[in-house]
Amino acid sequence: MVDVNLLPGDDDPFAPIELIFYAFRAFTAKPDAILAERGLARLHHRILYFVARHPGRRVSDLLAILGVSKQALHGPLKQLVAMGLVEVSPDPGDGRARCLSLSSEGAELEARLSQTQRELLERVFAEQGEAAELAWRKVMRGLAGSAP
Amino acid sequence: MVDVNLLPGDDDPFAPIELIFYAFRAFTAKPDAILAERGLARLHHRILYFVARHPGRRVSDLLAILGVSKQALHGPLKQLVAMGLVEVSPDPGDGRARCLSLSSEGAELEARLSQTQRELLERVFAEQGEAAELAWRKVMRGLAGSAP
DNA sequence: CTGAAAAGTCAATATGGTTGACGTAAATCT
DNA sequence: AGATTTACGTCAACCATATTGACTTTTCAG
Repeated sequence: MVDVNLLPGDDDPFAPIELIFYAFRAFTAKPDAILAERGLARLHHRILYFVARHPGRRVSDLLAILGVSKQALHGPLKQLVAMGLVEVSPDPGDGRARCLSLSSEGAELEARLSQTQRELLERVFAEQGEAAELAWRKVMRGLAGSAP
Repeated sequence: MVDVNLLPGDDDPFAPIELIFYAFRAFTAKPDAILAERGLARLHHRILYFVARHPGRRVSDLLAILGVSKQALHGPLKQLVAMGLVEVSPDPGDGRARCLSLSSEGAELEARLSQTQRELLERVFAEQGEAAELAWRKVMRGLAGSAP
């Protein structure tokens, strides 16, 4: 657990920088732990997450959105396929392309991972109220929109 | 630049998970680029940031808050000291401990790095209003408070 | 004086990423 | 039809960053 005394207060102009760091850590901690039990890492999570949200998309789409080299993707993706979590099928329109989808076990694991994150968010949103949730989203969208 | 069409909308219950990911990326991109020019990485940034905010703290404090092994810290810290960005002085009370502080050049670099992050935040806060800023902080503190 | 603590350092190792080169199958162009 | 391009897979070399383990020096505390 983080030493709360080292967290910045509302009056601290530097605070948001630390807040983002700690929030991100808190947010990834539980899924990381679940993944680690099966020898998986954060990239596996991102693959599962992307495939869950965009079933039927191609490997190249995954590559583009993850921003890694195909060699870096290859290992983890192969692993997930070998584990039966991700399924690969040729694109009916273009035989070169491979379309990705989750098996039922893959969907189950993905749901477990995302669930822990949604629970954390829901708890905080419930504490702070719906207006805070909407404001938070707006700010986060503003930040995300200037992503490189 | 991230494909904005792949960013989630306000109606998307999964959205916050992606928002955090992209916001974090956007947030670290510029400092990372500045650091890369001098052959430095994110850990150097965290060191500079911590030392800037907690001048005079010991190496062990830095170790504890960064959550890395002392061997992992050793290289980057040594580098920063060699570059004249971080200064080391023995603790007046305990001769074993080394206290860390920034040189003026170190403070300058740290300010530049943090500045880009504050600018990004200020821009978004200015767009969304002060109420949104306060709400955002509350939510982020809620998340950060459950950090492991 | 002895033992414990703070810090520095070397070494071996693991992981996760990179780029480069190459192969294969399928689509597309001329 | 034949040539070129695209999508994907894979091997290899490499590099950065982290780990654990072991050891040393200095200094504090009993």
